[in-house]
Amino acid sequence: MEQREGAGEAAPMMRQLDFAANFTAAAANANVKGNSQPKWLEEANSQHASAVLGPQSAPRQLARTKFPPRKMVMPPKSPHRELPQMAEQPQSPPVAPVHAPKLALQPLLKMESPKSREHNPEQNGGTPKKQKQCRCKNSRCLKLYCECFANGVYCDGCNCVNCYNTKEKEADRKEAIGAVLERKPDAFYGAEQSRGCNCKRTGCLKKYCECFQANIPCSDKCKCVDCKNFEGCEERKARLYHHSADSVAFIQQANAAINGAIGPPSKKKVAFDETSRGKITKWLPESHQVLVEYYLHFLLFYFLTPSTSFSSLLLLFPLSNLLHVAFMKTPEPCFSPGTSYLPSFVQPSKPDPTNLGFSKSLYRSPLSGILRLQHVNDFCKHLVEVSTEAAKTLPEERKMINGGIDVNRAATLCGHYEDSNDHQNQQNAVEFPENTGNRDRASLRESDGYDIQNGRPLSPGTLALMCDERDAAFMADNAPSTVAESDTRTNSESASALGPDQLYVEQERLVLTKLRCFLNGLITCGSIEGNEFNQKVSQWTHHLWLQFCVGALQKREKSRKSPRLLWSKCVAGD
DNA sequence: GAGTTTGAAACT
DNA sequence: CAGTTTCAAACTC
Repeated sequence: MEQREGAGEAAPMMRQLDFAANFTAAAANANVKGNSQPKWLEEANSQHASAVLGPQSAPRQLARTKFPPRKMVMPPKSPHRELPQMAEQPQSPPVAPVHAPKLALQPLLKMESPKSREHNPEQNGGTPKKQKQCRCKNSRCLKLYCECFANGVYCDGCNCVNCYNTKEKEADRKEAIGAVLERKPDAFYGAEQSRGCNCKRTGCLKKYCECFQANIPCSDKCKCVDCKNFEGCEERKARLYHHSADSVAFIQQANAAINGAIGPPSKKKVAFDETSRGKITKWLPESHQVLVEYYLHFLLFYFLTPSTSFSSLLLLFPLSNLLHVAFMKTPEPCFSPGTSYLPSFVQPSKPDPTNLGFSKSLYRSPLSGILRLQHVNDFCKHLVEVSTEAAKTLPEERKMINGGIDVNRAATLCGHYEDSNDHQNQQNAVEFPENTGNRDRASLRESDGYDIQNGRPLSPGTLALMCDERDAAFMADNAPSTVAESDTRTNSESASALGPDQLYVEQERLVLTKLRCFLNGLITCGSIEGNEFNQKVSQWTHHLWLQFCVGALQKREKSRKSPRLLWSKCVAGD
């Protein structure tokens, strides 16, 4: 509408209240929780305090808004809503010299808001993505009803009417902001953590629910009725999965693939994003793509959904299956897909649960002659190791920073990351299969549920037990030394005291780094050979990684809490 | 795309 | 603070 800024490409991305400029200072100052308010908020308040409360041409509704003397009540929170990691990452340097953590963490210092990214169609891994457009009619986009306003961005290309949430109407905006802050000092940040929802009819499993929409379980602060938005609720998992995949069509497609509804692989490309990837994907059989997409998203779901326990079991199965589907001769996954290994909500509802939609005779990965079962297995368990170690190390690090001084132990844990050759090892695993997993193979295999003798996985039950054990140990390790709480919500809260966001970010980053190394190895592998077949392999691998990153970015955008710069770094570093 | 439902925000 | 109204998004058809 009238909101378009002409002043350069950065202009539309600029957040109201000079967020971008001031957040640097805010981040720099935000050393501890309960830090003072961000500068942009101070500015807003001071603007508000000095605002001329004139008769203005404001329509009736705005005129009704009261502007009493500003109270200097500062919300005792860090600005999670804006950039969850901004306030925390800088002051918590990784204790463990993990692989390239600083590379990945540094971009977090750049000022970029979730919304500003959405404004920029060139980001998101090249997939254009529009900012969500409001359609306000009566609020002039100066109430929290307006999503743009509530998120601290100018309306840009919205379908709103009589919009005042623009740079041109800055004075009005700031007045409105002041009014909002007066009523709700935390209105512009940390909202989803400070308030609870009040849902009555939706079971907190629809986007009406703020908690659900923010991808966080309901808490004690909520006053909801019949809440199903809690850890461990199957219904929630199902809803979250749908929510995060952000596409019913995608789910249906994936399910169709699983159910065998797609039929023989065709050379048709699948319409995920025709613009940027068509060239790469056109030769891929459709059903393969669907499956790969499916598993990538499935995997992402577990990567990105905050949960108290980062289950290595849940990570291992989909990842292993993904890699098998993507790279191995199928069907020979180490975990039989479609069976009870998959959570019920992604299992095929009807037909033969073991039929994944690709025919044994039809499906053959381009890499089927290159990769071997053992490589994928080793790689999967290695990722699980990385993730588990990160899960252990980060809380330790936090304890140290918080004054619990168990330095020796932390140093010991750090040692796990000192294998700076992992990257190379990983590539060797691809290029020189015989070298794979030389170190501690026996112990690793045992701990990760592989039968050393025949290279096959242990039974699911055994594996599950082992993984549960590991997770339980992890939780016990990191729980406050008081009581082992049984309530999932309470657990969730105690975990959040240790900074689960950061924990998952770090886990995620490590695992993704490994995954990328692996894929890069494949790309290199294909490139070196130079023939058409291997070039396709290389392309496919590259495509896979792109898809992975793009999917991650898209999901990130959906979850306001989640850090997104990591992903852009992943893509950029590709 | 229109109409309905929903729950937060705004208001009394 | 409770109750009501307004609002815009989510959802359904």
